[in-house]
Amino acid sequence: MPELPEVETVRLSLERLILGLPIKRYEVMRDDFVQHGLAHARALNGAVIEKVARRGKFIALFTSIDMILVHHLGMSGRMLFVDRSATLEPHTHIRIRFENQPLELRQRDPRRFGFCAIFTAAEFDRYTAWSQLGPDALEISSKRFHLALEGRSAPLKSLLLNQRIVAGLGNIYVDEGLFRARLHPLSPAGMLSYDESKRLLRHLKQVLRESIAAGGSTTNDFQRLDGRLGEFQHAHRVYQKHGQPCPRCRTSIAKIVLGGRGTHYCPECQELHEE
DNA sequence: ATGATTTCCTGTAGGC
DNA sequence: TGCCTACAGGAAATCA
Repeated sequence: MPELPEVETVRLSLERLILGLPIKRYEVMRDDFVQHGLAHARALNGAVIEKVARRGKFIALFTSIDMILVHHLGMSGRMLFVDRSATLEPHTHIRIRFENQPLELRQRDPRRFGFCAIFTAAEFDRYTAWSQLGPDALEISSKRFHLALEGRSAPLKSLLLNQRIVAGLGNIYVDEGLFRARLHPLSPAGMLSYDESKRLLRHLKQVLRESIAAGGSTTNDFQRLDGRLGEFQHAHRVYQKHGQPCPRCRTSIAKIVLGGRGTHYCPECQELHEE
């Protein structure tokens, strides 16, 4: 499940591989995978990729014409940069071919929770999924972070997963960050002191940075553009480690369901804030 | 406005 | 061993 570190891993590769390349053909293999702007696809010929941006888990490719490409990897999404003649794997929904370039960019997504979208600049300005995103988890200040949690009664984990509060965190890194900060996922978010929210943000940013350095986590599907897997799954301390001993105190890691998400934590190290 | 719940989708882990 | 069910979850929609 691509979260901020996996998406950033993809962004870094895209920047290295397709920046400056003119699009030769934007091929849609499955129309309903295009969330917006299907009709713009043909207008992309000749557009040069000028900027590869990321906000939260969204990637935006800004081009030399009045067109912006948005990609989201959802749960099982993968971007691959492979030879045009390479076997077309199942669930490949988008192929982007470039001028004078034997490799093409493909987006695969068996579960189709991901999508792509094509916007003019004016349309992009009205794209609320992007504009209403909170600050990126790596960028947000501790002051603003604390303000976002203040007065909220929802479980800490639920707010951290809310992309309008802070963008980029998903199930893996919320569980890992809460464990490192020794905070309970069910604690009401508003009960954190400033010191606690500062500590939490510091650990969240730290685990995100470590994962980016490791090329992200491959739990099921994630691949890098060249097909390599991420390495950070080996450094997970609680995510999907239920029943195993806590690396800090040896207590058995617990698993509960919170908002439909598997939630892993140490019942000993991560104390619940009482009302 | 907030918080909780449901929906989408398919590969596969795990149980019998 | 092999089949079948249940589970995995990001984000938008829906409901209280």
